Amino acid sequence: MNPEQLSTAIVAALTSLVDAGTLSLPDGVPSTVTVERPRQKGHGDYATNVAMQLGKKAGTSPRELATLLAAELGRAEGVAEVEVAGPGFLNISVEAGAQGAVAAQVVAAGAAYGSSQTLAGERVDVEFISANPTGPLHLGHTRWAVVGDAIARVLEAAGASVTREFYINDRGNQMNLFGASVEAAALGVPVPENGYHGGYIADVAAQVVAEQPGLLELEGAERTAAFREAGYAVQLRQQQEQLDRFQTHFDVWFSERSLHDSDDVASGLEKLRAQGHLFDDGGALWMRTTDFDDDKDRVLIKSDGDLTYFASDTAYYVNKRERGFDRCIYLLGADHHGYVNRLRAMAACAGDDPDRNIEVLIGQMVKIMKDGEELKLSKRAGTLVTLEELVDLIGVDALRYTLARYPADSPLTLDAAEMTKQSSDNPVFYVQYAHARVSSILRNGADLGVHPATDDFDPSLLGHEKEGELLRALAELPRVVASAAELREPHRVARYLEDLAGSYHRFYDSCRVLPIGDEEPGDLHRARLLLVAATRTVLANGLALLGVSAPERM
RNA sequence: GCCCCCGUAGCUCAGGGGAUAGAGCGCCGCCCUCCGGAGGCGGAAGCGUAGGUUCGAAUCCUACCGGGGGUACCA
Repeated sequence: MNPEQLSTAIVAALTSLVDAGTLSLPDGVPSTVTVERPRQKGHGDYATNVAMQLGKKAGTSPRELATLLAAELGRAEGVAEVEVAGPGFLNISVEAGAQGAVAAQVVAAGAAYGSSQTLAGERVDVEFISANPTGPLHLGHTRWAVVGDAIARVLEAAGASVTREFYINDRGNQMNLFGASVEAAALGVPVPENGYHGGYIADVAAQVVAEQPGLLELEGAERTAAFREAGYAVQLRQQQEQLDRFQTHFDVWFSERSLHDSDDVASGLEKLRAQGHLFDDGGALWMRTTDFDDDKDRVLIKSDGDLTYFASDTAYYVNKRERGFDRCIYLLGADHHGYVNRLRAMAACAGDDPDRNIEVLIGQMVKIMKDGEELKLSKRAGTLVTLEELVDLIGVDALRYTLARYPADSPLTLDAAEMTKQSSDNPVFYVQYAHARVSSILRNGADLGVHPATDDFDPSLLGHEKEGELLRALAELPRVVASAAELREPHRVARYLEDLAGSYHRFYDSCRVLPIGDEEPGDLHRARLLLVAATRTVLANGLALLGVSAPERM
């Protein structure tokens, strides 16, 4: 019996009370009720606060309603005991047989266990990282890579159709400065005053020259432009390779230039104009974002005729909507939070619903400490500490997992030594270790000829307290994934896995799974092995949602 | 000035209105004839302040105090 089934049983109990005339609910019986796992031992396997929520409406005291409901619910199949506690909680104990069935359900569902259809039919675009192609990806981008990708994964698990998108800011003055900087490095002359000074520029220049020595023969603006384009290609390729290595894969790499090369900008602005939110002032074209809660109106075309970055943003948004996305999610760094209102207002100006069609998530800054000092600058690249260096230092799994286990909107200070520690102090190893341990038992079982129970499985064999705890933990995954998707908070999956790993280790400590010595394998061994197999499925599925590997051996 | 985010244990952080606020580090202890001890069990220690809403507030609202970020016809 899982929480959903319990909720259904409670609703049924309420309905029969109403039908019998014992209870009156003017607003009707709710279709679902809250079922939670009490954190306190002795409060049953599950608890519900429904009596306190409905007490007032029913015109009775919460405790009175709880007592009525407890008697009714106690008759439901799979429910062992219902107690009224405190101000009107119902503490529910579930029969071992009803609970043990979860193990078989999990194994039967396999890789699909935990996924749902709660967001089925939604077409979602998740845009994240979106760095300028003028330098290596750094620590901030690393966090967005992990969180953005994990958000995409949980959304998919909830049934949404998801596109991961990287917007390449390949237009504008910074590209010219980048080109001039690469050119200068290639020629061995000082880089321009406000150009890019990082040491990586020399590497890019060297690679450009190696690939296209002919560029050095060019002159003037032609040469600068050639270096800009060649440097852009090198830098973008490098970002793509680093992200690939980091297990972060995009469906769409969207070039800002392409908006301008096509007529997307013109048609996007035309769409806004048709909605009546554009106006001219002082020779510039403006969007009246103040119609929708922005602090001030925004310029789209400057008085000198140049387009602003915001004009590209607008065209890009319209383009996404025209590609059929109902929901455009943006993951931005905290230094861009000033954009939130104007992006939402822009969506509203385009005639959309800013609460539905656009969603801007803000991620806070992250710091990494090493030996008591902040890891800030890269020694090699002469810029901020890069993704590449972080992967080299910490490893893909530990880096991804650690960044994924915190909500994106909390500022973070991490310690490199703790992230790489190979012991239970380190959550990523704690969870991966549980998976390895589980895999090991399944291997040993197979060697002994003991296999997880299947058809002949008697779920009531799993009646030990620690087995119940583990079963209830396994039953939580679908709810955890659904809420992680709904709230765009994949860290909930990581926290859940840590909890699950703990339940597993405690089960392992008190319940012997495999036969000892020449003991004959029995139904209990097979039942416990099924529970172990179910645990492996859940650990593996959860880690996959975070893009972290589930090793069979460590 | 205005706007946004954040103040939870000595430190780094969890906690979607629920019962006795959790975890790791650090500190003090306990448990290996047995499937991976890379494990388990216990102890000390905390919600910035003041109000409000609620049967019930770390959580929602207001004010204040403290920290960070943002407020371009830049990209």
